[in-house]
This record gives sequence, structure tokens and C-alpha cells, in this order.
Amino acid sequence: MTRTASYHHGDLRQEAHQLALDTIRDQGDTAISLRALAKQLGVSAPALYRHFADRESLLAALAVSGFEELRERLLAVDQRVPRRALIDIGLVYVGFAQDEPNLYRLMFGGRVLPKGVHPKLDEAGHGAFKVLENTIARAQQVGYLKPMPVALMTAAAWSLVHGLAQLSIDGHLPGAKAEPLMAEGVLSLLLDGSLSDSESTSHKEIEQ
Amino acid sequence: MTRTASYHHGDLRQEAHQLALDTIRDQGDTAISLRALAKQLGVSAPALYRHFADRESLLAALAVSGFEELRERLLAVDQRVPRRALIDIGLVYVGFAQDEPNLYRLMFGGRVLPKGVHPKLDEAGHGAFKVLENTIARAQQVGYLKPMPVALMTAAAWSLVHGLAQLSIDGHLPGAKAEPLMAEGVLSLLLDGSLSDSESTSHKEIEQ
DNA sequence: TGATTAAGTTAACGGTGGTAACATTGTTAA
DNA sequence: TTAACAATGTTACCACCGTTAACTTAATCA
Repeated sequence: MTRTASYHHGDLRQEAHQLALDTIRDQGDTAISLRALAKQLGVSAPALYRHFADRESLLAALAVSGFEELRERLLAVDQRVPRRALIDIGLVYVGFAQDEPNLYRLMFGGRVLPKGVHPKLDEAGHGAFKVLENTIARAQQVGYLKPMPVALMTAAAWSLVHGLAQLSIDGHLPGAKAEPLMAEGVLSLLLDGSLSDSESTSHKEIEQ
Repeated sequence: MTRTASYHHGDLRQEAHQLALDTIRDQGDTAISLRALAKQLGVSAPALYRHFADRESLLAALAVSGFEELRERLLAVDQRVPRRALIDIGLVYVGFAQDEPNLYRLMFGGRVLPKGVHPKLDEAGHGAFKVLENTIARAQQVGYLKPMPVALMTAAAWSLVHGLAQLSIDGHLPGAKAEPLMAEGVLSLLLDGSLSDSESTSHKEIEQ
């Protein structure tokens, strides 16, 4: 902490990480330049290369931070009542994206994560994903959800919240004001279905 | 077509657009540089600025092309049977993303479309969206879907297919081989719901 | 203490988006 | 027909970027 204004910086890696995180938060990833970061940190640009292989690795590290925070938020959801747990975890997910749109875009923009390039990133992403999956598995175990492959329901749930998140932060959902309500309604649809009563009465899976 | 090798190029705007489209298709938007494009077109870089205000405007024009093709594909879906129309339009949507992952990412990466910057882009996006909305409205009119705000169901459907598309092209859906089946199953869940029979028998919307 | 290593430095390369000032061509009106 | 004008090219340049190479300083450890 006590910057001695000497040759060695002391904690460059973490300070760069933090500054980059702040920058990305309110300006997006395109605004991040290693040279600019270095200047703000009072250090030469190549110094950063001692701590990050390249620009993309830095961005990947930031994305990891994002996934970690997302995971923590998801873990904080009350799991006692299956329906509320499922709805709430969706709302928390979308809420994270709305709170940190630029970070969220970095995490899922497909710009950093061709999967396999940065193992730590894959791991962090999987960690967040796992929380969602566990919630679903639990709901199914107590008989709240239909018997079906967990992977199927997880894919559906993740797709829905991810799509909702992305469309929301890009301003593509009309009711900007009523969005929390909208989100809850959308999530409910995945649980309750959207067919009219006359179509869904009893089990009419085979209709041909 | 007959390049006269003269000072004026003749059709630079369209040729640049096409070349950029091809480039983005198999290399992604980061691979697009105005200078490189100009070189390939046998023209100086600033010449392109006669036809595109800046790099972002070019990308926006490409995204417009993407939305137009997406719209055409969606329009080709058979609308006669509500359930199949709804499922198929979802499959076509996801199929487009899988066929053109880089173009899709450009269209929805949030990189070009802060909405309002490029009106033509907003318009093209809305055009594609409208097809989905119409399909849903029609299904509801014939009594296939629950009575509810069309905007709600549209948001749900769009979120679901968009999320599915994005997760699919980023390789986040496990069963890469069984993905068409997976997609159909996921889409069905939004229609039929995911609650177990004991939870969904009759109308138990109020459970407290 | 002296050698090794970690973590900085300056200098430089090639590439980028973008602007300014100028040149050429096609078009249009006197 | 030609003179003016607008459209569409050109070269020269700017500031910035990511990145590497070669060198310097400081900390660590045998």
C-alpha cells in the first residue's frame, strides 16, 4: 500500500487489474488500452506484460472476476422454496447483468472465451453455471419439476436468463420501467408453460 | 462489373460491403480493418470514408444485412400449425446463429447497436423481431396460447431463442451432437412448462 | 556478498482509425 | 461545347495501439 515511488511498483498486477475493472465497468472493453492503463498507473506500458501475457489475458482475468461475483450473488439466493428459488435465481442473474452491463458483455461477448484458451475463465464460468444447475437439480429432486434430463432444463433456464439479460441491457425489451415485473413473468412462463387451458388440459403430448 | 482500372472505382460501396461481409463471416468483426479492406479492393484507405462515415458505420451496415437475412429466414417458416410454427421459428432462429456465428455476434454483441446511433440498424432489427411477434400474436389469436400480453410472450420467446443461440455458438451447451434435439426440447418447455404433474394439475396459480 | 531472478526501463516496429489538402473524373447547366 | 461543380478518388500525415527486444535496477537467496 505504501507506494515508495521507487523502481519497483510493488503490486502492479492487482492494481492494474482493479483499474482495468473500474474502466471496463463504466466504459466497456473497447476503452481498455494497455498503454493508457500503464500511464494511469505511472508505469511504462511493457511493464504490464510482466503480469499479463497480452491484452486478451487481462480481459480474461477481468471476466473471471465477473464470473466470481456472479457466482456469489447466485449462491446468496434462498433455496428453501423451489419455485421462489428458481424465479429468484433468474432475477438475480438478470440483475447482475443490469448492474454490470459492460462486464457482462465481456463475459459473454464471445470475444474472450473461445473456450479452452483461458482455462481459468472456463472454470469460473462453469462455477457460476453450476449454481444454476444445482438449483434446478434440487427442485427436481423434491418433485417440483417434471422428470427430464437436468441438462435440458438447465439449458432452457440458462438460455432464458441469458437472453433476458442481454436483451435487457441492450435496451431491446420495451417496458424499461416495468422490467422487473416483465422478468418475473417471463421466468414464470418457463415453469408454468404458455399454452392455453384448452391446449394443455391433462397430458396431450401425442396429438397426432 | 467491367473494372476499367481507372481513377473512379465504380461501385466501391457495394464491393466494400460484400468483401467486409465475407471477411466477417469467417474471421469475425475484429478481423475487419478499413486499411486491409482498401488494400484488397485496390484502393486507398481514405476512399472508404467517402462511403462509410467510420468503421462502426460499416459494421452497422453489415449487421443490417444480417438482420435482413434473418428476417427472410423467419418469414419462410410455415405458419399453418401454431405449435410447429412456434417451434420452427425458434429452430430457424438458432439455426441462423449457428450458420453465421460471427455475423450473429456482430448483430447482438452490443458493440454496434446502442440503439439510436444507427437508425437503419434499429429498423432492421425491429423487422426481424416483428416476424417473431406476429407468429406469437397469431398463435394467441387462434387460442393456442394463454391470454396474456403479447409483449410478455414475445420477450420470453425471444430471450429463449437468443440465449439458446448465443450459448450454442459459444460452445456452452454440452451435447454438441444432439443440439437440434436439445433446442427443440428447450423450446417445447416454454410452451408446455416444466412443472411436474402434481404441481401443475389444474390451475394452482395461487399457492399461498 | 555475490549470483540469480523478478520487475521495471527506453526504443522501436508494424498496424490502426481518422483527417487534411489535393487530384481526377463524371455531370450538369450556360 | 465548355466551364463550373460535385463526387470520388489520391498522398501525406497524426496520434494511438499492441507487442517485442535489449537493457537496468532492485530484491532474494545460496
